[in-house]
Amino acid sequence: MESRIERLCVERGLKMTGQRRVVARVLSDASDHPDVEELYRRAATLDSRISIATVYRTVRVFEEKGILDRRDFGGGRARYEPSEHGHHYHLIDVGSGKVIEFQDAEHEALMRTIAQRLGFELVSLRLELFGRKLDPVQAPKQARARRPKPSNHPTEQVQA
Amino acid sequence: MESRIERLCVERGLKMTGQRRVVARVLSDASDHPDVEELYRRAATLDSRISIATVYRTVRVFEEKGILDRRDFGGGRARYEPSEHGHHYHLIDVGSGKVIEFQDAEHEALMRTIAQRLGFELVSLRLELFGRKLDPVQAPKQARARRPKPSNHPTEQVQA
DNA sequence: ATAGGTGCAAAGCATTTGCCGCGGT
DNA sequence: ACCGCGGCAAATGCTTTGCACCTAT
Repeated sequence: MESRIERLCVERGLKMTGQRRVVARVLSDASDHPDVEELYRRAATLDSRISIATVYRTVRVFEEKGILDRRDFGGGRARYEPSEHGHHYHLIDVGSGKVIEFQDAEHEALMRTIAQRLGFELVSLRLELFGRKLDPVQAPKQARARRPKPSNHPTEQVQA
Repeated sequence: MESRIERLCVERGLKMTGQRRVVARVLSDASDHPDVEELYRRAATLDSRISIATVYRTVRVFEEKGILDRRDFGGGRARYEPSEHGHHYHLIDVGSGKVIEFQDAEHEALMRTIAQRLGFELVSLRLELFGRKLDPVQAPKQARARRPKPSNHPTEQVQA
């Protein structure tokens, strides 16, 4: 069946190849923020004759067409999520690397005001919180690498 | 003369070599957010027998000692500024790449509250605004590269 | 038919690191 | 003297690209 993102591709006049269909499906099904490696892994299980270069090219095209948003949570690799996913920000759990999404209606308006006060029209903004889970019982204290690369975990959806 | 940052190095027990002294001086004198290339360029004018690998090693050490803060403004290269520079955020002019600093006292408290509501202790946060200069006269419309790499410009200090 | 997509391997960039001689303390 | 530091070049990790072939439209 045609995935949600495949539909968007067609709308925007992209040539639909087998590989793009697979990546579109993987993205449509994802509820997290996978990096290219991860997309490639998931795509390969659906169709093993896809190369990682194609995944790189595909996310770039999708991003240029406004279908995907690229995120940089620090850790050196870009991560992706579908654009039409509502306005939200991210909180990264520094312990586990999990990403929690949250919303804050007032925030963007506030930032727009600040930008204006500085003489700028707000084009976009980046807001990420890094937090440690408040121990409900007892947070396991784990050794920390010097430059932790947040891993890829399912994303929780939360209203703040 | 001993630069401000050199003093910090000594306080924190770093072995002071000629190269470190040079990097410390460059950083003490900087009022912007240079990347490693730029630090290297500036350092080389003071002492040409320094290698870029040393600059990389030095900023890493300084960062670990809490002397420097690393910033990622998007564009693939890390940029640095002295830590004891007061709490502030950054607005990047998407037209020119210039970085404007601003403060907002309430903001961090607000984010702390949000994190807590989600069950997290706020460890750090990243906030960057990207804006286009509001035309006082007429903003020059320039062609945009696909993945613009913000260049390195003197930083303006502003109160928002 | 043909513009554009794909695979593969090589190239690119920013950054790190192994090795080994050198220089602070 | 000793341990850490610096230079150089090679290695790394993510991402892009040249080239030759293939395929949606």
